[in-house]
Amino acid sequence: MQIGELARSTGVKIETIRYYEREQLLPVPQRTDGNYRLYSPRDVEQLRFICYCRSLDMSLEEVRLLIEARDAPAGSCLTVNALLDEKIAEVDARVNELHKLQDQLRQLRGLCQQPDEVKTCGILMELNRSAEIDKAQI
Amino acid sequence: MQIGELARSTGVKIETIRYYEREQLLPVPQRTDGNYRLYSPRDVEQLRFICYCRSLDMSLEEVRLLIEARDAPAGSCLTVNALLDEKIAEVDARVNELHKLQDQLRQLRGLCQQPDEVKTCGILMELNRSAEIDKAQI
DNA sequence: GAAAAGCCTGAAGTGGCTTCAGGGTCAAGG
DNA sequence: CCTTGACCCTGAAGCCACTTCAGGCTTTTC
Repeated sequence: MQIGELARSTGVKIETIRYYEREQLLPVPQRTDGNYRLYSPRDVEQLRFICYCRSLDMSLEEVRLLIEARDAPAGSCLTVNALLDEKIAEVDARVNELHKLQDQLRQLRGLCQQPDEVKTCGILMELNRSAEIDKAQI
Repeated sequence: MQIGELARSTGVKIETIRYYEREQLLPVPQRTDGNYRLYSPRDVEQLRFICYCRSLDMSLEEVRLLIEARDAPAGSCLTVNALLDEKIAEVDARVNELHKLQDQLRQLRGLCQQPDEVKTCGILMELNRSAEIDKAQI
């Protein structure tokens, strides 16, 4: 299977596949006489594994760790648990941040319902005012 | 006011201040005889404005737009409204994504309560299985 | 007069790719 | 046999928002 077919069958761009190879997330593939990469079904699985981990917001470094853990024949999965716990905490924290951000943005947006002149725009006035307040706080 | 004091009074790193200058978000400051940057209270405000926008998850490009709008003496604030609406939509979408992610991560984490051997770890089994399923779907 | 604190510049590194320039390979059609 | 087009190759640079680094100048303090 050449790189184009692998790309089509996984939805991963060719350039990204080559990038993963450079980053050693995918093994160095065989080559044809014409120097084209040749992939095995094993490689397809590995790439899907990477994709799934990425869809769970793992960094490539974390994916590397998971691959390592998976391939360790009798290692403990403590690392895997720790990694997931950390990731869950990260996502929770980010969600909280974004909720606050939603409130702030909606409140700000409410300050200018009608398109008006900049100098009387509630949003810009508030942006300037908030900068002032930040100053007072420090 | 030298760059160090500006940094201390805003909580922005010196390097970041210089970066904002290169990116033309801050005006080119005056210099002392010894070639040190000299900032005015106006510059402090501008930097705070940038910080506040960044805290609302605006990109530097968006901050640039806001500064432009703010400084246009009689422009309309339609741009500002549009920018905020877009940002709100972005944040909402991201929050939805992260909620789904939270579910997935927690479910995955539930598969391995006790640290065990990798080969029987529910998490790794599930990660491999999910990769398989993705394959079937395409 | 020497050390320490503060400042300067330009370049490179971060992550996770994407894009680009400039090629080589291979099958099908004329 | 030659050309066209699809496919593939490499290495380098670009993206964002910074951060870090190397190497050197200025100012203050003892």
